[in-house]
Amino acid sequence: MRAEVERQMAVLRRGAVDIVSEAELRRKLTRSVATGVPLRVKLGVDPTATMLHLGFTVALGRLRAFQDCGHRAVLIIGDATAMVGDPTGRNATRPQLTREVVESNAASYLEQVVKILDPRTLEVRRNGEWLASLDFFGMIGLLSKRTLAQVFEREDFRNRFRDGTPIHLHELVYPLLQGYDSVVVKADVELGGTEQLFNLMVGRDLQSADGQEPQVCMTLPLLVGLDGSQKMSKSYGNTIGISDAPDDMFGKTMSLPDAQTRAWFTLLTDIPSDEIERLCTGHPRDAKVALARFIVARYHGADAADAAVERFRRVFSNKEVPADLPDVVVPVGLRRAEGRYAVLDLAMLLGHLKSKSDARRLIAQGGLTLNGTKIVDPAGLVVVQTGDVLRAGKLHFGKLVVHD
RNA sequence: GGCGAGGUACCGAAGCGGUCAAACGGGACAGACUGUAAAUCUGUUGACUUAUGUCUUCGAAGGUUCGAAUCCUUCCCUCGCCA
Repeated sequence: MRAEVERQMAVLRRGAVDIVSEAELRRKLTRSVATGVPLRVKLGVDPTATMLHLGFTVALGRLRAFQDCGHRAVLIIGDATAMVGDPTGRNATRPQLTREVVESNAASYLEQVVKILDPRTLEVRRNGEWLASLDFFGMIGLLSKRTLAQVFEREDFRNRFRDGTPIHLHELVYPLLQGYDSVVVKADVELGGTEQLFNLMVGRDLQSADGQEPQVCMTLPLLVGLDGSQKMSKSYGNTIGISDAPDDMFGKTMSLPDAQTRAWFTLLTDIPSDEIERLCTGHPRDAKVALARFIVARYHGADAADAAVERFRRVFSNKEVPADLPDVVVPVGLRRAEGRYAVLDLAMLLGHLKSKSDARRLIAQGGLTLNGTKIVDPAGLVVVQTGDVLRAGKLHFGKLVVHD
């Protein structure tokens, strides 16, 4: 039994930054193993976006690890708190979301979450269930549990106050609501990113005040995004979505700065640490290939992962034209005299350019090629036929489909 | 309620009557070099049927002027100090 507890400890705390406290966690695990009663492990996600990205999966993955150790995952969909907006890690107020947006986000979250969590031991709760019915008196009761001094224990509030950035009163409530969730679901453990420590600790306090055994708080490092410096976040545009296409997912992973490879291995995979060590001391490119393959395989299966590796080698390592290009239908209406087409019009068909001026710039900079030949004149007209390959920059390809 | 400061392009920040589509920095994008890494160098970064052209942008609306991001009026918003 002792061995089982230690095994779980080792798996569960991998890469964790804070565990408040390890002794309590061990005690809870020991009791669970002895009695067969699973721990209730809480993770809250606010449905503020539609796409889950790898940053979210760090905590989800850990939640899964708890499930694999026989515990129960309690996933809180913060439909109510999403409308408050977690101020954590922000130097500005979050935009408040509308009811409808939150609802549709929540639905798409759930669809994606099951790619990671085991539905058999998953309990999904929406905090609107209890927060929506928290009346004025309940709210006052909750507010009376915290002091201003406690609010200012938090660095970002201190900084914003000092810098004169507005702090809205409803933001102060957020941690209390999150903590209240823990009371309601009787969490044994709550997971979160490092920026969540403050909020998680509030849950402990509220549980104690309620006469419950306080939850263990475990924080995991924030996953650094593709820019290699900031945390992965939609607002920084440095994400990989778990619904991204296999090739896209693979390619993006390959563009991760080397320095982050080890962190990604630790946080996103369950590859044993000595194996990670071995990979990371080899050629950085090969390590990333292994990483990218793992990630793609997790969300799209091993076959898709192998195909992605293959394609990547062909297209980027050997600079060949990929075999499975998306078709780009050239509208007949674009045809000019003598069956020719303006290169600008064609470039726009690839779909990622903001404007024709944008396309013009791309061409002026030599970023547009037709069948591998650089197009140099932004005002040029060309004859194209079905099967011609148009490429913009490194990433955007299209196979033209021309109707006569 | 009183007084003061401020709202400029993705962000930060200059500009304070014409030479401003708006300096500079960051970011982003493209090219070279590479391993779709880092670093470095170069270029681009409002839109339009590329035009020494037109149109829209400097919180909003009006006004003064041959001409306004720049001056005036009103309004909206933010921040601070005092009450």
